[in-house]
Amino acid sequence: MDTKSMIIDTATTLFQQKGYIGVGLNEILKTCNISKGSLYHHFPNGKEELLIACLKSMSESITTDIEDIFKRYQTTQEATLAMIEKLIENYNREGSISGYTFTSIVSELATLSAPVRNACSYLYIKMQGIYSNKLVEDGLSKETADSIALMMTAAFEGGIMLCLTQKSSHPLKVISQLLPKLMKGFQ
Amino acid sequence: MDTKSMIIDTATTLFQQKGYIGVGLNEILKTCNISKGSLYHHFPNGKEELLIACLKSMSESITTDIEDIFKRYQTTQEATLAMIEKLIENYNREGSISGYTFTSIVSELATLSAPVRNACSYLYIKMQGIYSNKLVEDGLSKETADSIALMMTAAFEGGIMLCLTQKSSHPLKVISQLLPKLMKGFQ
DNA sequence: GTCTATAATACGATAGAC
DNA sequence: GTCTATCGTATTATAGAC
Repeated sequence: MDTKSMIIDTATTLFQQKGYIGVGLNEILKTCNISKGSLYHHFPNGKEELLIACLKSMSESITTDIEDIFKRYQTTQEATLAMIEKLIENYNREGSISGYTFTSIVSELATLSAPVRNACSYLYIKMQGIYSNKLVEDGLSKETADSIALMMTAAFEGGIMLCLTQKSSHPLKVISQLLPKLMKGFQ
Repeated sequence: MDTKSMIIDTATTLFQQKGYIGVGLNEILKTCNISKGSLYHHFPNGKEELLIACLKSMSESITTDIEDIFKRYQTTQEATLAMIEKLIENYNREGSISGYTFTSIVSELATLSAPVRNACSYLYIKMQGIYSNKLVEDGLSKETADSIALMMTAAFEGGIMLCLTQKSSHPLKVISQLLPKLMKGFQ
């Protein structure tokens, strides 16, 4: 694998663990076993350019992951339950939820840096689109599907935050039980 | 007002705007027009001790604010709509949502610092309690009320995140339209 | 393309005078 | 209780050799 990709992969993991401001360039360089000159050769605009590359890489893996799940199951309800179950399994195994959200990485920057905010917005809209399309397949109108998909995106994001602060997967479990009832109300 | 309270108030505003790691001690000192020695006299353990004091102060103002709203309206549905409307008005006026959430302040620390995580957890549980009590008053069972209250807390938290990244109050509006339907499904 | 050396600055924290 | 001066140590970024 080329150096640039290796830097992105390593930095992504570190950013997920400690957040953007929580990880210094030196830590990234040490983990990658490269020098400062090499990093600035690949990312002339420094740390923020590297972050954007990491967010883009994460966006792709998260959305293809969710898309796969939503293709594998017939209804939104089944797919949603499977997705949350995967999140909970991930939480039980690793003790934290690192994928499926940017919040813990960039929330402190989201209000300051426009490129970062755009990367967040892009991911949320992409996720929402996957949910909405499936709900339309289920027979809901485009408008209703969009609303529920937005609610799902918000509930997941908030649910992950609750799990992280309470050190428990219980919030996501409760949400997975309630979301189907919300969908049924429209069918 | 005494110096200590003034420091807490000023630091709270700065943390809300730029996040914990985004605000340096020097910026706080300059805004307060005090010296380093004064700050460390009131907060011997430095920046993190100051943050905890700010979170505690915010917790109190947020929960009394929500409690007031929930006392003023008869049903959870009305109170919820009023609360979200207030959030949206606040967003339209100031262009951002600074109250009602810690996420944008401490999410990068929530996984690292136990005292910070506890402060977050405390606020979420307090909010959830307010919602749950009102839902029990509405006639729901304790168990159902707890579940819906958790869902509300998560949806608000996620909804705020969506509003901030998309620079729009639309997500919270949609959530305020959907939450009543979720409650009705149980009545 | 990668390295070393270095710059310039900001950080949190401490010591001691008043 | 507040001040000034200072200490280490981080930070991001750059220059120039190879």
